[in-house]
Amino acid sequence: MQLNQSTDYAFRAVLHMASLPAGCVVTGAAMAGQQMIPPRFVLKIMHMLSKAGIVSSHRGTGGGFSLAKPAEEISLYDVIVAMEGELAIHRCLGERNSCNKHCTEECPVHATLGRLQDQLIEGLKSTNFGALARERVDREQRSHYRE
Amino acid sequence: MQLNQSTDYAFRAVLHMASLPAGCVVTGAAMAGQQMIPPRFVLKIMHMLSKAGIVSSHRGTGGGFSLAKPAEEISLYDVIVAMEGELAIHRCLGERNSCNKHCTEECPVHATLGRLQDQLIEGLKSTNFGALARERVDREQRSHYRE
DNA sequence: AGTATACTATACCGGAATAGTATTGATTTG
DNA sequence: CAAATCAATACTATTCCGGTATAGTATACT
Repeated sequence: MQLNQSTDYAFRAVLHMASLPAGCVVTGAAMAGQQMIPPRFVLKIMHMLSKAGIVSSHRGTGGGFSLAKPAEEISLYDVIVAMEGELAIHRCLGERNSCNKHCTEECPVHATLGRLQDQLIEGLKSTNFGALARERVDREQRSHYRE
Repeated sequence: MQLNQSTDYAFRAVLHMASLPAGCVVTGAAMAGQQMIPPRFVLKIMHMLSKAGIVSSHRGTGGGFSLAKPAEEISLYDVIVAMEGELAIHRCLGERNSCNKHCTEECPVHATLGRLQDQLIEGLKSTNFGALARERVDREQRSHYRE
């Protein structure tokens, strides 16, 4: 019951771009280096984010990736869905009939899990990378003043 | 990001026992049949639940499994931990240092995920099988009256 | 034009985890 | 002692995960 490694990498990549001035273009190699993402793997991840409309890509010399929309409009949930598809903490809550008991309607366990899942998704949707990036900058500034 | 199939089976098994009069002993085979759990697999699951102190086992003729404590004292979270270990929706929130960025302290993504995880776990802990079983009985009675 | 840069798209691969089966053995009851 | 039933563990087939490799395409600079 864990998010994938790739999703974590994707979080890093998006946060990285969200921390730069809007519209900034970064190469995959640069991101791999700074965010500790395997150099080849980063391309696969960016590709998925790009297909999901979260980042846009620019080819050729001076190319790279940039956010496809304001960081405020990208939520944790958006990135998760881009990398893993819709979140379903329990099989039955994802695809119907994956449950061989076919009890989706009557089962109180499923009902409870469904409620908790909704609450989790709500929390993930209400956190955007604009806020997250600002949080980090704030902290960096604070720690700068402390020194 | 999904609970295991085994965990679902475990939910069924515990709910099954919670729906019977307290102290009832059921054989693995019976549970497998009624809850649509592969007959051999059910033993493995009961074994894990037994090691976790959720059910107790009775060998020999007339033996089987029963709940080791009142259904009210068994939460969804207890069963999840018995089957999969402590819940961690994100690597870094489980074992420290699994994150090659070592950013557990500063990373706002981790902070947010941590908060959401706590909320989820809280919800799972506050749901017990006594209540779940009663919910089901209620519903069965309601549907009985309707007919 | 030609070349270097950088992404696109997809195929491939090894290792771990899942889901489930099988086997041998230990207890308990009758 | 025999039958029932769980204990413990080994085994297996398949899928998923994390990551690599490669061949190709678009862009920019000279």
